[in-house]
Amino acid sequence: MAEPAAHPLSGPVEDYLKAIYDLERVGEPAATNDIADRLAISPASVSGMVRRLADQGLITHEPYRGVRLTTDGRAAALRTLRRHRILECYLTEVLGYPWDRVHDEAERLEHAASEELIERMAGALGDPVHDPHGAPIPTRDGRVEEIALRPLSAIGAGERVCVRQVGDDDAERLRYLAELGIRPGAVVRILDRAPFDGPITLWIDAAGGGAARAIGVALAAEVLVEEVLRERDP
Amino acid sequence: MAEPAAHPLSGPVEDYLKAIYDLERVGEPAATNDIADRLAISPASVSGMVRRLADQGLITHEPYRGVRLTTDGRAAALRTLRRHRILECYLTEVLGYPWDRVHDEAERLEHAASEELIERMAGALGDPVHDPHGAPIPTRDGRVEEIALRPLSAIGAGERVCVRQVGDDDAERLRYLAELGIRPGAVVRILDRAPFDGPITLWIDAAGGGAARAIGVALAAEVLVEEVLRERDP
DNA sequence: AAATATAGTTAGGCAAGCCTAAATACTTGC
DNA sequence: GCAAGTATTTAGGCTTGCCTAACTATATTT
Repeated sequence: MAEPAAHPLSGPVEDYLKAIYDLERVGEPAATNDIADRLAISPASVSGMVRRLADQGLITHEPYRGVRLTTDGRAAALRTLRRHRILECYLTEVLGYPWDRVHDEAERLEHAASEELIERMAGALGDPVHDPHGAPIPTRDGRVEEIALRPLSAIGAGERVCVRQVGDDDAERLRYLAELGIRPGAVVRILDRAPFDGPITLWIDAAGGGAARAIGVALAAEVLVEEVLRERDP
Repeated sequence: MAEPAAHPLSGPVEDYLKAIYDLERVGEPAATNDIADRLAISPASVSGMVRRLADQGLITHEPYRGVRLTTDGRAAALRTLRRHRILECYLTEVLGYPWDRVHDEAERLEHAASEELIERMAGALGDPVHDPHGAPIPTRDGRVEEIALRPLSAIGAGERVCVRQVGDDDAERLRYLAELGIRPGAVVRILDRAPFDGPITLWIDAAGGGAARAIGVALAAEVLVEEVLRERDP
């Protein structure tokens, strides 16, 4: 188990495994409809593919219950994820891609790049551990950092947090976050939370002092943060 | 015509166009069987694909006569070739790939890499004009250097030539050529040609003086050279 | 000019991945 | 406990690209 697969997996198969990996991370088995939404294909198509993945031993499927990765499936998903994230690092750090355009490029290259290419890129970068959006990069042997991060949308007023990761699947959102100064490493204080899921007002530390900005809950849910020891409040 | 194709071409289609481009360069239209050999698929499959490429206006097909690229088809082939060769340059020069392993990697990446990626790589390299095997890189606007090179197998004894390009599609052959010191830029003198397509004995100039080696005609046919003005014979 | 060899094409099939429409299984509200 | 709604699966179809086997066209030989 967990070997580099004699018969390499197709692009679509790798995409399914990545999607299932991600959906399953919340604990529950991945639902057919959720997989379909994420991959933008019909639920019927997912049913078909699920059967084949189960036949190949990459997932287990309890009809009407959902889908879980097997050890093999998880290993394959993590290999793809490593490729994707190393590529994102390389594209931004070496080739100067803006962070809102690396995702799509990496999405295509990850299915074509050999292990050798990925490891050469990783080497050139000094084996990075996070991609440009803060997501942890699985190691060669399939380990991933699993720190419990909280979405910014779950933080109460008054708290001070450090941004660790942002959702990378929407280029426009990334551009807006960059404009706000919300990127991994940024320190943010929640100044106010309007009731009924209203806007969240933040103080965003920046080089030249910082700024107060308000964002919606949906956006805040895509920003994962970590509590930070408050040294001194200004 | 010659635009970046609204509907991007599939990997297999790009491979067909590249193969046809290459076969057609000798003047004659590309034959079904030759395309099949080059892509390692059955002639029947080629017949099928040829129909579709013709329907799409990428080639013209005279049954039993062969196939020619249209302007659109040629432009698409040159775009793919540019990708392939820029990738080969980048892999060797920036990521340290040995020259016998770049071909296969580039072969897969060329179908996934965006125009943006290729141009960023080309920029990082200072817009190279030849790939690591000496093949000319088509420009962005689809022009290719067309210098008439002669195969080393066609050079007579006594002549002194400069290696310009070597066939890149066989890794083992490339390793052997590297071992011999036969690479683009190398200067070679034909010392002797045995009759009946026998071995060709060469003097290969090298840093520390050079060496005499004998190679077969089949190998020499894969080495393209240019006459070089003889300054002084040693 | 006929016979043979070679090249090319057609016929019929298959797997991967997708689709829509229709049927079925769970879930939930009343 | 049943009806309505939602989630899932099945049925049937399509395209891309490949295959083998069988047929046809062209070229070569005698």
